[in-house]
Amino acid sequence: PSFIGKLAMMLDDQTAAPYVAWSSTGDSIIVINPSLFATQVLPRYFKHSNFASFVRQLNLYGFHKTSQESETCEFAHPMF
Amino acid sequence: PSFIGKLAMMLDDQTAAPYVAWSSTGDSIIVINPSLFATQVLPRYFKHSNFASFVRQLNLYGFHKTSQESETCEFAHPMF
DNA sequence: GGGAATATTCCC
DNA sequence: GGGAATATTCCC
Repeated sequence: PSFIGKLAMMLDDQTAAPYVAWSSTGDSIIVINPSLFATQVLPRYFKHSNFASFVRQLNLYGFHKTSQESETCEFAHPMF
Repeated sequence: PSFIGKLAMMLDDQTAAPYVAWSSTGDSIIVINPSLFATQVLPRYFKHSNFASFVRQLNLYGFHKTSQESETCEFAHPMF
């Protein structure tokens, strides 16, 4: 599966829910704790565990960061 | 390290010796059992365990297959 | 946040 | 065996 396919699988994965989820409005992705998410979840779906590489892919596929806090991280897509 | 750096490390790695080595003439690389090499050695150095991906990199860096047998696999570099 | 380099995959 | 697409890294 492509990046978008893996992103969908990840957001569907109950064991990943503590680390990443759709926002309550359903129009963006929230990463609850980027560094834990990177080590615990990323390697299950990608060939790396770097949050920056995940963000690079999000950006390539049209997502951009919307929240300003550093602890949680939210990405919206203009199509929503 | 780059691909060539990892290749050098791998050929230096005693635990990898049963799977991959310099030829006796020192001018090419011999993979003794490609499928075992792929599963046992590749993931220690690269983000995959596919022999074809390793060969793709060898080709990109100027190595080409010289032996015809399928069980062992030899790659020479024109610089040697 | 994204351009470019390199790695990995896919396909001919 | 290599071109092209995609992923990952590196760097600005």
